Amino acid sequence: MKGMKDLIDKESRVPIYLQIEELLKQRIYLEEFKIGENIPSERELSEQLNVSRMTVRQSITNLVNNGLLYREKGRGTYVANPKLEQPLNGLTSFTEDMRARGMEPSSKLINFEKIIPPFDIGRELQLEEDEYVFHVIRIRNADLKPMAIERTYIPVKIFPELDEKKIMGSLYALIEARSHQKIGNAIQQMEAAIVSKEDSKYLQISTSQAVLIIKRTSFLTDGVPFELVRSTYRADRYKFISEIKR
Amino acid sequence: MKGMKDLIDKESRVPIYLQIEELLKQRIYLEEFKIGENIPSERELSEQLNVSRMTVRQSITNLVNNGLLYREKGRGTYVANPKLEQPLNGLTSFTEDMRARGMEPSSKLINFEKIIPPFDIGRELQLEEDEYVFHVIRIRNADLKPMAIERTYIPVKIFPELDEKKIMGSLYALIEARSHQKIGNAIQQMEAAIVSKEDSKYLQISTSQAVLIIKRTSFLTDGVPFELVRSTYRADRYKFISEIKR
DNA sequence: TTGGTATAGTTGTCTATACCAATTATAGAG
DNA sequence: CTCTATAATTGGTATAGACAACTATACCAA
Repeated sequence: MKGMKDLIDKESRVPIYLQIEELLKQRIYLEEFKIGENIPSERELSEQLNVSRMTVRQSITNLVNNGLLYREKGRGTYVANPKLEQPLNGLTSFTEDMRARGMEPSSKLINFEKIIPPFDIGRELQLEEDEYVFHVIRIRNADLKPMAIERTYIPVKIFPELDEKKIMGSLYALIEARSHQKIGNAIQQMEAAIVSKEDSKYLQISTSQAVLIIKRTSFLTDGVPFELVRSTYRADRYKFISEIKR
Repeated sequence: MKGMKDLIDKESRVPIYLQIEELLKQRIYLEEFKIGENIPSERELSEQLNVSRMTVRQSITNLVNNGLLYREKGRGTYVANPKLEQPLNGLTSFTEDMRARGMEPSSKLINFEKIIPPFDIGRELQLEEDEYVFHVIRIRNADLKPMAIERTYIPVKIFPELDEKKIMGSLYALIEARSHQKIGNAIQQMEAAIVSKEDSKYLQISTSQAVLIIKRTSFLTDGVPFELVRSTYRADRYKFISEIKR
């Protein structure tokens, strides 16, 4: 295993622990490290790569948190079994979601207006009584057929200059730049229902069909909510996949 | 702030970094540290508590991962906004879930048998062609009224001595002891549907009502699947809540 | 007022070392 | 051969210190 340390560039602007993560991920993917087998010990890796053990440990900790590895005290660190279906957890946008499912997304803007939100929406967005929100309604298509109808609420104070054009692009980058905050966590609620008469037209399904309703509230890293999306999916076309991590 | 270091017991069997986590969580909860304000810097805390900075860092990193704090390079570490509704993410059992919702859970065993699973179930559990699974059907009540019908599949090889009595207790502890592995992550699929004729009886709802179907596959830390649960919830009583973490 | 610079304080990364706790390998006794 | 005590190996916890990257402020000069 000579020359292993050449794999790490200590002068690089990318942190060593990230380089090590990439290295390990590659070797797992190439099945150099096989499922269920243990990878080299932390001490071994630190010698081979000529970095300190604590740095190797940081890399491994991240991969353990990502579910690629698991540790057993006194035994070693092992490659975990890959999941059959990749969870679509991290995804937030309809576009990403559909692409990951191998379908071509498209959208049609139905409505864009500035309103005082319904009470429950205002409460979830932690707004004052008389605060305005943008209300956006869009039909979301996958492979040109309706998949969902999406109603989005964004506080005006978060992004006052929002308009019909900006809404079509990548909002998140704009919001991050404007608020000097990054997009943080989100909370989702999911329920089943019978489609409403109005939505059945938009979704092009008959009444008395089932729909999956997903309500997602997204937060900036400081915990301020900046978006609430209520999506109504055709149950015959859409299944939601997520992962529970321990 | 004299005597701060007495808050940490270095002789304790519980790691210092966990003690610090508790300390910080308490102070956040008691609003000694207010939302949006920065907590003392890592160096300050390490001096006050008489521990090394890296140990303080480990504690804070965990709280950041849990969403209680967020860091900004060059500025400090801040208290995040608490979420309005606590996600029920970590929960796996119906019992826990209902208790967390303030309802009283109960169950009725409908069926317990050993079968060769349907193809798709066997595939998800990564079984060979002729491998048996236990098949358990239970009605799940909340406050004495039907909430869901739950169909569970457990590979016989994972837990051969499973029987109708053991299924009522805490399976997970038994499985962990028997497999020398801990319970790891899980993958969930969620979809909406119209209730089947059979399930409508169990759930005591009329036909053509909506139900939320949750299919969860659970894995041991080494990635081996050990359980598949297919739950059909009454849409009029149940809403699923989860969190997306970044 | 504007722009630059020095400075102090913050988190981010990294090293080197030490000891603890759990597990496994090994040598030796019977 | 089996059992047992010991040693070696592994991940877990903790320390001390160093430098980098970034932020906020104060101050000075144009």
